[in-house]
Amino acid sequence: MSKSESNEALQLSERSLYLFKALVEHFIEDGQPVGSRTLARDTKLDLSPATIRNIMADLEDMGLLQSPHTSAGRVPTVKGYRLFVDSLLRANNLDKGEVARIARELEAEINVQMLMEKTSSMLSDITKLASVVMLPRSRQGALRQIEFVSLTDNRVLVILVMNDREIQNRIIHTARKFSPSELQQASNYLNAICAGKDLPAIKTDLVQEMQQVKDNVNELMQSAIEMAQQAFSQNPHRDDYVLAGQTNLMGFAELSDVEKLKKLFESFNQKRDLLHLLEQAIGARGVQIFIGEESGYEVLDNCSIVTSPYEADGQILGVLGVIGPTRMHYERVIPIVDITAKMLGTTLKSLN
Amino acid sequence: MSKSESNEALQLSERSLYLFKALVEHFIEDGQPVGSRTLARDTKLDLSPATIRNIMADLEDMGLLQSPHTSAGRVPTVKGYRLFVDSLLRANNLDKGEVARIARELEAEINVQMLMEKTSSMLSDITKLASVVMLPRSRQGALRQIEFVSLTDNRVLVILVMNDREIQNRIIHTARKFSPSELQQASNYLNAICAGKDLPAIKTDLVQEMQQVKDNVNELMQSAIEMAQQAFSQNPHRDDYVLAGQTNLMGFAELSDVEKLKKLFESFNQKRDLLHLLEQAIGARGVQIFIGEESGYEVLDNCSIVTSPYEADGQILGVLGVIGPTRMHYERVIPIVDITAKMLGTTLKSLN
DNA sequence: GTTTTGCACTCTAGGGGGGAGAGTGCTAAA
DNA sequence: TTTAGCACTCTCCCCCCTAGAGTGCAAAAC
Repeated sequence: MSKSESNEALQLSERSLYLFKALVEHFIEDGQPVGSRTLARDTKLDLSPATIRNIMADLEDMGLLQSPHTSAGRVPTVKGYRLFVDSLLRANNLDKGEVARIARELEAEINVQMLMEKTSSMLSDITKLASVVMLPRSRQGALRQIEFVSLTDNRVLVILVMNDREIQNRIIHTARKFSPSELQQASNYLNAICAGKDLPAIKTDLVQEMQQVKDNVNELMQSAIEMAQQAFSQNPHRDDYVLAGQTNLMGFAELSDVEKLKKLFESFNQKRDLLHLLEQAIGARGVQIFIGEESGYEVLDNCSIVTSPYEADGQILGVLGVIGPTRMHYERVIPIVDITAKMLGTTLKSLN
Repeated sequence: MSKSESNEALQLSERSLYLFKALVEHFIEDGQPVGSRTLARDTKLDLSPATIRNIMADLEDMGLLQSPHTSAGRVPTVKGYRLFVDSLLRANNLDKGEVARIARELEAEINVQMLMEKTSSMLSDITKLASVVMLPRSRQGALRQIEFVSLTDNRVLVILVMNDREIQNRIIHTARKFSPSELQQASNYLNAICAGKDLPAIKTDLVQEMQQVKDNVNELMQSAIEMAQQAFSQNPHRDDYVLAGQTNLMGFAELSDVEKLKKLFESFNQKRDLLHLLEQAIGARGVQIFIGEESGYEVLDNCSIVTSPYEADGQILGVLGVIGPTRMHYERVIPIVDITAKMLGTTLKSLN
């Protein structure tokens, strides 16, 4: 794929590429098909419209451009955008002040959920597009503390304190009712075994512990271990995401059909399609871009998605991204998505 | 206000009212201005279009109807809708099966946040409109248990278990670092004082306790009380709401202007306007309806909002409502909002 | 060989005209 | 008081037409 693309780029003369790039940039800027006259006027090459027409015809033959109709200018195809994004784009540097501002705002958040929401809303504010941030797969970090609280009906609330700002609450059902002091003992006992270890380690340790405890016949300890196992087996695994800035998509001419926009928003709410897409992006090394129909979802026609996975300690935790019309300012959006993913990673790391 | 309206209703003949009602219902059904012919055909009164025209002219003089232009039919004004809603409406009974289904779904939710989200999404699903549910003012219910977990940097995580399904996490800063066993003692001590009481009671009790403790010079106990006071003083008081079904609003002809729709959605996200409106509704005894410009917010022109406060144990906790075009099926929406508010109240009560 | 000029051609956007249809208000008759 | 009759008004929609933008191609110019 990338080989054939670079071939394509090589086959084209410097001049053709320059022109192609100018055309795409022009189109991204104002959304109108670009004609030969405009291009002749706006480029530094001193060429007549006719010459440019010839070149554009070649580019069209290669599938990089197309014209909506005979007497309109030309517009990049998906393939054209792909070439533009992969080979011609020079990413803007971000304003350092802004980067610092983002970092500061992110660090001010006090829990994972709010951090994700903040990230998403900042991403959409800055890009003026819609943004999506996948919630991090639970870090499986070290357990700091475990607490039990007795509820009604033989139910017990288990509080897992994972790190400085993340607390998980789970409810389990027990065979009999336990008194507060029993629960206290149970949690003391478990904290002694578990504190500071990560969940996988705890799970294996608990199995071993179970063996040992079986011999000395302490019913409470057995129950405690069973309760812990029950709690740990409830893997929340919420495949979920936070959206923001959907309204930014309203008002792009190419998305002005209310019916289509409605379908797009509905698919956001339904989450299925977008999750599939994000799943694909989670494997990518860095920024990944789905242009138009490349995404494979009809509702996302005329849309591009720029994604980047975010990670902490070398472990990929999730993906975030920006959704906008195919005609978006990639040179701006790509570095923003990139840097935001990185900052989210480091902030997340500092949370633990 | 309501007096002048009932005057208005009295001034009108039975027949005029019947006709007016038929017109509004017809308009609500298909959104087109209603003409005299249509009305003559569809009502049981055996009147000629000309007669109906005379009556409609009267109704227009009274400000209940208006015509978009000379040769269109007529459309209810805000005042007309008001009369219709206040005096002419016979609320539909809801399907019992559906009511039961709603109740079942609500009761399945395990915490307040998810309950609110579920309520909102069900409300919008059933009405096919947008819905909003204000988060409940914190119930100030009985405290079941308090726990401390030490974090880094002299910070302590306070876990307040309020009831069966609601857990609040707060972070406080302490003067010095406390060991886990100290925190354990502190929580034991506080649980003995506080468990089972509601927050206001606890606050006064703590002040008293403080006095007593001062004499016997137990530093840890003093710290414990201070920590508790610090935690309780953090009133979350999040004036916030959950939205759902915004996409249902796209596709109503009267809201088809993308620009206006965008402004509407943005005001939803911004929350300010809608919160003001909900604040007004919180005082109302039961269902309250804002029709069109009555709301006082320009973005809500052509929209009506049907709200109802919800309560548990006689205490009003919040408001929920439905937002749609002025031309909505009030006779269906009103009872739905009403019953949903009641069910949310009882479900919330059962949570405690 | 490449670039440009000249020209015929195509397609869209937008304005104007005009008729059909819906609905009205008024007047006079029932 | 109700109805019939009628002239009138307004919108909607279809059609036509033109202006303008842009094209492709062939022949001339560089």
